[in-house]
Amino acid sequence: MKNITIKEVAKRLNVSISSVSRAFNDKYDIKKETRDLILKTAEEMGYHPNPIAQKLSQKKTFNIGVVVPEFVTEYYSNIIIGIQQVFLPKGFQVLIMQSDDSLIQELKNVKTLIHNFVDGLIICPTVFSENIDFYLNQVKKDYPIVMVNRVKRDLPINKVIFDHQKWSFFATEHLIYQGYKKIYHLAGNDNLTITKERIDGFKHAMKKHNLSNNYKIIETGIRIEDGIIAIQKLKELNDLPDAFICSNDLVAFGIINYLAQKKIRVPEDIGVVGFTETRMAEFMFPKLSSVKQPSIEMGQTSAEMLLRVINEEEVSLETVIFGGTLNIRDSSVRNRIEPNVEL
Amino acid sequence: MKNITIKEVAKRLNVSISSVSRAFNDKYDIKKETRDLILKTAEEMGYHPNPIAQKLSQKKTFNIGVVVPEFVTEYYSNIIIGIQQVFLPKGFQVLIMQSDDSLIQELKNVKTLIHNFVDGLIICPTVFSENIDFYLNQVKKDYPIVMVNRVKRDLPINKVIFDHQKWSFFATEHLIYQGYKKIYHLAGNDNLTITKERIDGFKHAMKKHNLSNNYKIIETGIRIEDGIIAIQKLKELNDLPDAFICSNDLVAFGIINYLAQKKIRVPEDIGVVGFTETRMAEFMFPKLSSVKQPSIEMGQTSAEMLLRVINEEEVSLETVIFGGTLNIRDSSVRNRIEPNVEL
DNA sequence: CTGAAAGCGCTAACAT
DNA sequence: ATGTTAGCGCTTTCAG
Repeated sequence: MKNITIKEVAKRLNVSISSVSRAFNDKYDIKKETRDLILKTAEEMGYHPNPIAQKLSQKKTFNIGVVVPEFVTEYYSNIIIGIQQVFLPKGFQVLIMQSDDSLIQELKNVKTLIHNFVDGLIICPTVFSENIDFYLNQVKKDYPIVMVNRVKRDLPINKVIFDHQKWSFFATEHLIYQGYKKIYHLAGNDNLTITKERIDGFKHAMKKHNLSNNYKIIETGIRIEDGIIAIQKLKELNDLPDAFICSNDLVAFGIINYLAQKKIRVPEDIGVVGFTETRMAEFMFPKLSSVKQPSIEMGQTSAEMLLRVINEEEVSLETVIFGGTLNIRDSSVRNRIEPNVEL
Repeated sequence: MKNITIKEVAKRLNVSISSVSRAFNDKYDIKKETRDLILKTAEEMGYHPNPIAQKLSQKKTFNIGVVVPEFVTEYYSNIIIGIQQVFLPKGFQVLIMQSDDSLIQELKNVKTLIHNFVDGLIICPTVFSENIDFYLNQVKKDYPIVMVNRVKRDLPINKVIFDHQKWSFFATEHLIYQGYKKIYHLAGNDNLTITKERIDGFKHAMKKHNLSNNYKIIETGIRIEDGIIAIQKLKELNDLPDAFICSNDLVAFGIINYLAQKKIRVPEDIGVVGFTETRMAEFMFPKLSSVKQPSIEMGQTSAEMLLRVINEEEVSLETVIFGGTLNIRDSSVRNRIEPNVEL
């Protein structure tokens, strides 16, 4: 597994190694013919510049680090895909680590990546937490960091987020337009800012339509079983609402399946809306209405932002807030005529 | 973002840089006290060895490359998780690339990784193909490669595979024991060796139970829609079987949902079994019987194998064949008494 | 336009 | 047990 080096190429052509280097970087003065000859010969010899050596002398690693809570759900996989789409063509390598939804692991990952001298970091935090202080501190030291998703709107850090409040509002209002009046919000983890934002949007919509006394907010979780547990409890208490707006599609899936077993009809008896749409939505029975987040685009945008931060001289502070799409399907439609959702 | 170097640590303590290096690698002779002092001071100064420089002088990159067809399904995400569990603690970085189910992209990815001098490669090929020749050639040049999943059993390369034939056989036999007689196999892509192996197992079971004239094998695909399209066609032809054994859980999900819409009961009228179990199986209605592959373990094993290949002097040729679990749930059970599946 | 040479931060022989 | 020094393969300044 011996590799050809710049020296060997130089020797073969009786030129200096600088010339070979120039040929490969072509930002330096070099005669066109010699460059072409060098490139051709190098090609023949199967030479490729050793990226490790390049990195050492350039003082840049051309590695960027990505930390996500997990990547077994589509959402973060898509974010990673978006990030790679931007960075790989630019010659950057993308090191991916997962925190397993653990704050401690997240901090470990970030530190590992920093010690490996990545040129920058994209962090999808597991929850809003004291880790943030560490990240802010790094930013103060000019370490390029972009955060994605679960980040407070007003945090002074470069970030890409989704407008949870607005789209929670839209989803709720959609249910109201469909004639559902008693609506329960099965919310995610209380510690998450996105949970709070969604609750705000939900309450706002209920209030706007004078249904403030007609709702409940139940901290539920984000797994299928969480949805099932929540609705079981409600059923036992004989406290089923007209409609559910769920923390995600998995929870909605749990609800729909439970209701099917109990022979309660969706959407006739109870309406259901998911969030952070997954491919499953389209294929449930009934098909699930859900809020789609442009996850790949969010990944791309965060990558472009990081690239800017890495290359820029002055410090900037950007926040990009994405909107999404409310995909109305069967699980929440019993009234075909509804005012258009204003986007 | 200036980093502290070994030199600065050395100067501060009036020792040589070799001593500092020794302290950090502690395989060299060094007095315990000086080592501790150096480590302590380094810690205070916030020094970490620059991995790029280490790599350059050690002629090893401590990077390994992983190429998967995609990672939006759980299967490959889990394989990646398993790989990381082995490599990260050993100080290796895991570079992940996806081929988007394209042979061309796969080859590109592999070449990119090789040119980046990864110490070894784990390839989950998209289909069996002419790329294989390239890989075999690399192996001949002593390039450490391990292949996972879609690989021919007898290919002379290090590999980790699943015994598709056997578990397809078990799944089929299970359906037969449940009294289903006319069984259709909705198979994956014809080009895949795993498809052929599963077909073999399927046929074998049907033959063993004298049902050789009672089956069909239909190339279907691996997405939910593929399942729906396939069953729609069968329904139009009025050619529904007693049971389906599907290429994966997504296809099975499509089948179950279609049948629900048509008010055809599962498992009473038609039985359904999936493959490569996903978390969804547990939560479908009815719950889906499926063959679980130990994907995380397969990832770990491939990583350990690669580590061995990287470190070993002599060339070895290993193949690990994994078995799985047939998780029998509701979608295929109408007869509670069934001979135990022999494992 | 090209070559020589310093240096990136570290490891590992080789001295002492 | 510790220091000196020659690389690792490349980029980039400086001479010419």
